[in-house]
Amino acid sequence: MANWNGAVASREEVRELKRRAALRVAARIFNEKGYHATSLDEVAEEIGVTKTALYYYFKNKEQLLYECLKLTYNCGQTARLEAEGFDGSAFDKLSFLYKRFMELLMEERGAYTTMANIRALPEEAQEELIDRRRQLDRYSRMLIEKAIQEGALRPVDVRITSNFFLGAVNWILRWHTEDDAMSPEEVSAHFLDLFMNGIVAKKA
Amino acid sequence: MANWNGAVASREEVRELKRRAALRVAARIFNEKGYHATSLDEVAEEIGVTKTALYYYFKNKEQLLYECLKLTYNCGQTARLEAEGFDGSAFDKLSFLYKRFMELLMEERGAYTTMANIRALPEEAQEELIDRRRQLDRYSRMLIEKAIQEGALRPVDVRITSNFFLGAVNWILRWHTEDDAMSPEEVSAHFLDLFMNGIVAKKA
DNA sequence: ACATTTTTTTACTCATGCGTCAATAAAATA
DNA sequence: TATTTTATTGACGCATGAGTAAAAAAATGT
Repeated sequence: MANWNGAVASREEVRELKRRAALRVAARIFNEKGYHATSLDEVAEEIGVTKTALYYYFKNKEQLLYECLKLTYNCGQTARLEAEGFDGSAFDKLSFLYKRFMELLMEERGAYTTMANIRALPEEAQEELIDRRRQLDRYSRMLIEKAIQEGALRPVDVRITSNFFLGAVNWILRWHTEDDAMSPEEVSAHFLDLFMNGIVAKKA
Repeated sequence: MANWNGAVASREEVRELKRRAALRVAARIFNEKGYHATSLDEVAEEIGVTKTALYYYFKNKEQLLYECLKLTYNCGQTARLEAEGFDGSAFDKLSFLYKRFMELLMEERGAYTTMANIRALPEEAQEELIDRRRQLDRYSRMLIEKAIQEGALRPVDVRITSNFFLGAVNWILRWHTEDDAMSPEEVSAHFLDLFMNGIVAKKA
């Protein structure tokens, strides 16, 4: 197809689109069956090509997993960076951070951050991802502490609280499907409400 | 060793002890590296025997995983059965159910209930486990609804709420280690408090 | 149309790891 | 001590699936 620029995707653009499509398919199957149980032949067939074609786009299976995981980790990083540039109290930032993180996770639908997935990567990549997770965790805990000092939150155990909520959040991808009755925005709003206010009825 | 009964473990007892020990080791490694990435040679070596010895105790690798998963699923079932026989309001039962479930999970330390793990099993076993999970979920949702009617809980979305908490609970095994500073009882009490009361400071 | 570059395929190699079988070691029993 | 039962091992067959090399096909440019 001719391309007097802008009208039709260029070669590079097509390549990039195909890559991204492959990533999405791979992430979905990895999540369904697990990385190790998924053969590249399966991923390729689902896409409609041969296994070898994948090697034209990805160095190897590890790299494919790595990029699927990055889809997920980038959600946390993006949310964190946006929250850092968000104007408001620690409580406001915390609310924003979590809400944004959840929304991005449901939109991106990358690979689960399981031990199995992470341990499947070479040392170097493992450390990079673990470090990124740690940054998110640190930031989240810092905000909780600050919000407690502000008096917005009651004095909860920070470690437990952070683990509590991150667990609930990570689990979302297990039950929330792309065509779920509830939109990412609705789910994240609900979750934030539950996290902040709990479920017991307010007295009087 | 002689055994004038009661003093020393009988043959059957020794066999059962060895089986259980093997299960624990297998569950730990499965959780660390993922079922598919774990070879039976590894599990056997960790125990201090040869792969073939495992086949004396377990039919095959699938069976080993199945029993590791049962360790986890039994926690839910046990908690549910105990809660059903618990005297009190729906709110009390719900509190008990979750608290007991968490404690049992941390004590048993079975295999994670991941898609990858479940899908690795033969259809029949898959359905059994999924059905069990459904029963727990149904019971938990029913209690929430009842507690709302009782006026103990505010009118939250039951599906979201159930998923919220079960996610947080399932995640526990990821960060809570056997030698954690916090005991299973402490963790589950904290979690229940967070779930019920949220984290925002009560006004005045 | 022809040449060139990009993309995909076919046909392989090779390592890993499950499961088996026959042989051995250890333990219980006589 | 001899015999039988229980427990474990070593050596192998075999399937699966990652990764490669060379050829074919498709797209692009001249």
